[in-house]
Amino acid sequence: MPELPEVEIMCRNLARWSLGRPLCQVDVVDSAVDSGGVEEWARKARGRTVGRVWRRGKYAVVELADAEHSLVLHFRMTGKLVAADPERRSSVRIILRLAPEAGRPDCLVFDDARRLGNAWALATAELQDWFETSRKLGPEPWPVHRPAAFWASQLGSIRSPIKVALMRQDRVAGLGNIAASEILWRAGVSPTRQACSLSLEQWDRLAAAVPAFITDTIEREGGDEIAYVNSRGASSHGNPSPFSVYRCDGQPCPRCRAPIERFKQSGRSTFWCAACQEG
DNA sequence: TAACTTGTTTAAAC
DNA sequence: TGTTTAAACAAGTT
Repeated sequence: MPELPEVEIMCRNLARWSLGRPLCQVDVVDSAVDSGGVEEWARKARGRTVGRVWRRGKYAVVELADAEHSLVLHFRMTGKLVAADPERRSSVRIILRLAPEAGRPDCLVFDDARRLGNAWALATAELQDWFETSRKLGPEPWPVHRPAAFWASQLGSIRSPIKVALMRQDRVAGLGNIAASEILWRAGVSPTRQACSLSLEQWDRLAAAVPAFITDTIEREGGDEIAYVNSRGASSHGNPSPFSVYRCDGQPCPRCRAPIERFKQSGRSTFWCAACQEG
């Protein structure tokens, strides 16, 4: 499930693989991925050089050095951007073919098993406004450090549980269901607490937990292909779960050994330790 | 087979 | 009006 850390990794990989290289062809294999302008952009992209690659919330942006429009990707549940042979992938949606270069892959694939992801081609100059106005994204929680006052200001008026508030993309962009549970566990705050009821000390711990979680996750999952968690809670590379509470229900809390519990909030699974996350 | 998975959008409720 | 919740949706896995 690509949340902020995974999208950050994909952007870094994409830059590492493609920055400064001309595109020799772009194939929109599945036209349903196109939420606006992508097929036309693909026709014009031939010969253009990949410029800046950056992230906003859970979106990835690919700029071209000498084109007015950029490619914007959203991965939803199963989307990912990988360096791979498209023939060996079962659910290819877009292929970026680069001019061959020694030491770097020629093919970058937007692979998306459940085909829920989206792509847009948009004027680069209007992207910031598009994210803010059209996609209604709040400010970034990372890498700039956000103090307790920021969190209190963005979320402190919300009456929903803090777990639900953390996932509000219009208040803070990029945190999803996994991040929300993990951050609250690190901060020692109960997911059931109303966001508007948190103490200054709790906002402070939350402010510290967010960059800690994001940085740790990027370090742990960084690599050529994102080590997505599968349904068993173990990563796709066969490693044990990289998370402290997410999908760890029934297992002992890494901090206090009490069993991790699971329940639903707004239709989403929440994982937490009732013993050491204060209500 | 039905339940579960996610972020987003839309509709309904508060 | 603004806020919050619920349902629907995509489609594949368990």
